Amino acid sequence: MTMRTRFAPSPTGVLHIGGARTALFNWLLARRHCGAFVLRIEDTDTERSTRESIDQIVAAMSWLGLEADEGPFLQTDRLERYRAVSRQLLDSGLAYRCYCSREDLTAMREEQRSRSLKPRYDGRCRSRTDAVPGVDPVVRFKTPVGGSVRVRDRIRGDVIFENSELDDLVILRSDGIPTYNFSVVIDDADMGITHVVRGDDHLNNTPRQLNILSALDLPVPEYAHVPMILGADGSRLSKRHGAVSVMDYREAGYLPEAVLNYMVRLGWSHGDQELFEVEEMVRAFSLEQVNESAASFDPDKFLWVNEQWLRRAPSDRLAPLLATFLGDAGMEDADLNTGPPLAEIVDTQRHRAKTLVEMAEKSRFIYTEPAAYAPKAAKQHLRGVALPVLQRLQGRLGELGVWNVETTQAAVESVADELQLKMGKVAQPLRVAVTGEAASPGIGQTLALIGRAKTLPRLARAVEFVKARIARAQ
RNA sequence: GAUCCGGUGGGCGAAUGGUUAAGCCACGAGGCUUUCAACCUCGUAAUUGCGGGUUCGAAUCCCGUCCGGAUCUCCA
Repeated sequence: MTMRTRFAPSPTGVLHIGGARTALFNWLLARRHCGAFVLRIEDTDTERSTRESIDQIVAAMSWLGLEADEGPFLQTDRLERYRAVSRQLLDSGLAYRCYCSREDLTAMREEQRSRSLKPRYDGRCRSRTDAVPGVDPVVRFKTPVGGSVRVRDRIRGDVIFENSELDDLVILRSDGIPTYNFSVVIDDADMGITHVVRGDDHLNNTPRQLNILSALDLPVPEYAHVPMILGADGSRLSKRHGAVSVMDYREAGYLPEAVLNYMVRLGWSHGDQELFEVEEMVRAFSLEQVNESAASFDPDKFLWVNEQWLRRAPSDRLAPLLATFLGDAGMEDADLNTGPPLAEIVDTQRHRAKTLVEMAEKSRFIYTEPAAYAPKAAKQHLRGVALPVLQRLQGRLGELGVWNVETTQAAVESVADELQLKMGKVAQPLRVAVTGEAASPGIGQTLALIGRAKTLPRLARAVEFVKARIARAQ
């Protein structure tokens, strides 16, 4: 039988890291076993589900490259099917109508809680035969009274639940919309899902689903409940731990392969390998190696992984991406067109940035003259002693025939030589003069990227700056 | 409160019951160097939550206990 996996998010928000990892695991399994990966939208919570969320989830998955082989299927398109199964259960006496009001149920739970009991429906409508006029009933599933249910989990092993711990859950609400535990079972069966891989917050739901499955005489899929992802403080990952939305990471300058790589290593490992290409993940992934314990999300390591993939990505792929981030940083198209080839910027900056946002930030100087010198850098390097150095550089660079990394580098070195100064005394004033900062790529690379046309005026301006400073000091 | 799941350095995590408990991130020191990075070397950091037991030998098996998380909705 071919493997069929699925990702079944509820469209009540954006795709976050935890959900994306679940999707990834399912996708990986399907790819590895030449099966199918199904996307199903669990939108039975009509209050909170939105079309916008569906679009965002699909877009995020597409950005990550986790394309579904089938779907997206919407549960709200299948309401008739759930109602039919519900009727079937009702007819065969495996479910019943419950007329209890929400107030009654709340009161019952509070009463149970006050006695330190687990709040559960007591089954008071189980044997009711008469309808209550004016009340739209819900349909409850008759959970077996005795015995136990064994969940065979590929990650957790066997987990036994006593039926006495379970109650008669609602499968169809009074408005005819199914509840999660019901629709999920029917859908997985109808869609031929063979492997259910989901967050372990669903482990407790599984015995209920197994009972429904067995009442319907439906085949049982394999289950694998993966550990959750926690924030640094050990609590469930949420917004206050920083970005959790997959698309936020795109905006923050992360590469999709880095997101995938970081996610796959959260709760899963393969020897001591840290970096995985997608194809490697597909080959190496297996449920047996998935951890049982929850993992904390570590932004620092995520950054490192992104840096690694930034370094490995081909320049011509990064170039257009860098262009959009430069645009976000305020560069005009005209700037980009008249500047150096983007692939060159990528190649000199890729070891200096952990994200594309950082790469763009660190490349501003190529396009725009520093509005003001960084105070500390100017104080240290644009001093009186730098005047003859800058003037000599002005002359030497001005007469340069060919302007590239090597020639500008050689020019700077020759000036240092002639003045019998260390490179630091020459390159640093120059660097501050043309970038406004004390840190930038190698001086030759810096000058080559800025270009002759922009370097010389900036240098002239720095000379004036130093002169003015000397004048002030006298 | 009940049930279920988990617990190995700060984080991710490795380790058929068998040397001195891998590796990566972060952190610290040094090297390289025109700056920032990158890179190289070294280092700090764990009586494997705790307590018992089984065993020649326990991170690993058993019992207890503590802590954390999940679930207990006409949410998913």
